[in-house]
Amino acid sequence: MPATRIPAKLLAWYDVHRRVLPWRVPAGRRADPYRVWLSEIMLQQTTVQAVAAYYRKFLARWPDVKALAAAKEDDVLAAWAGLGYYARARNLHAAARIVARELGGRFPATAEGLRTLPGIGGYTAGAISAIAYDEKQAAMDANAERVIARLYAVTTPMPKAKPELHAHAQALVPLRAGDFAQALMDLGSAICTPKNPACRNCPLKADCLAARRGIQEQVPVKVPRMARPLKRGAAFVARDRTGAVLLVKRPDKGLLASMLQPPLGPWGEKFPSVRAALAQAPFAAKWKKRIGLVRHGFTHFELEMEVYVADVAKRPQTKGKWIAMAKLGDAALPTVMRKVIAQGLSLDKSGV
DNA sequence: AACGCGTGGCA
DNA sequence: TTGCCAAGCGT
Repeated sequence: MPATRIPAKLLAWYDVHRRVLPWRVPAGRRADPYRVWLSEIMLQQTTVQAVAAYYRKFLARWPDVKALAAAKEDDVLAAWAGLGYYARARNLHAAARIVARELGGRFPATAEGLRTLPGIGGYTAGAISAIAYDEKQAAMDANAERVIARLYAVTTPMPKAKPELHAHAQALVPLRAGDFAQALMDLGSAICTPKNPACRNCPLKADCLAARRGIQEQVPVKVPRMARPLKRGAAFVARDRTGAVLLVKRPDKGLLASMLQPPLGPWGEKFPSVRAALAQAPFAAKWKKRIGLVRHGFTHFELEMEVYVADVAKRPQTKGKWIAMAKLGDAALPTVMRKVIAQGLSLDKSGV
């Protein structure tokens, strides 16, 4: 079976079916490396749907790498709040400063050079260099890996199969490297989906070994994930007379690094008793436990929190900052902490 | 080389 | 409701 026609078929399909996305330029136009970079960082493990609004917001506020480098890290984190994987925001800011201050405001033009910037790994380096500079690089995200694994019926389990898949893809990269990378992703997103792939509409059906053998749904081979453990704890929403809420900053490493939250107790197997919870509270007050709880799923564990609320006439001497209700929307609050505050204030999440 | 790291949409 | 999954990276 001649594999040489695969890129041509895929590109022909892409020219007709390519998605219009905020970070994509019309066919034949030169992409701005800053915009490609910004979009690719946001798109890491994140859906197009979720990214679009954040991308527009960032681009309007920080239109080039110099502007982003001049921003305060806390402002970048606040703008990123809700998008998840917050290390990306800190790496984004750090990389912007390196590009602006050490590289004269220009991104490296090769995958190898891009790879040295924080937050840019193998996939993102390949994607930026292909899309913005037309370097002949494969960009192996989960979509590309799935498409290639099926085309060649690679049954080696993931992630062991990654080098093999990359080699197959790299051998296919045509002159239009950027379009090829994006075409693989669009195909994986629209046709070659994880479940119920639309092989009937696939431009590569005749070339697909997995489809020929009827094993397309079993490829790529993945090992089942472990069940996520459940953790429980108490959260403390303190409110002053103006409605301002007490927030503290998380440590700069680990879960939700450098983000804001109401004071929390430690997480364990069980909820603390009311007596134990009061001992965890940031200060003594008439804490009242709200009915119900906040549930939130993280990548590797589930969290349930009971929310305690206190109204204080005078702000007690305690660690943290009191943030006015009107400013909560712009604060560096991750989604789980917005749920906690909403529960504490008995608000809809949209109110925070 | 596994594991830690968010969130929301979907079946 | 629950589990699965997404344009991965850093350590």
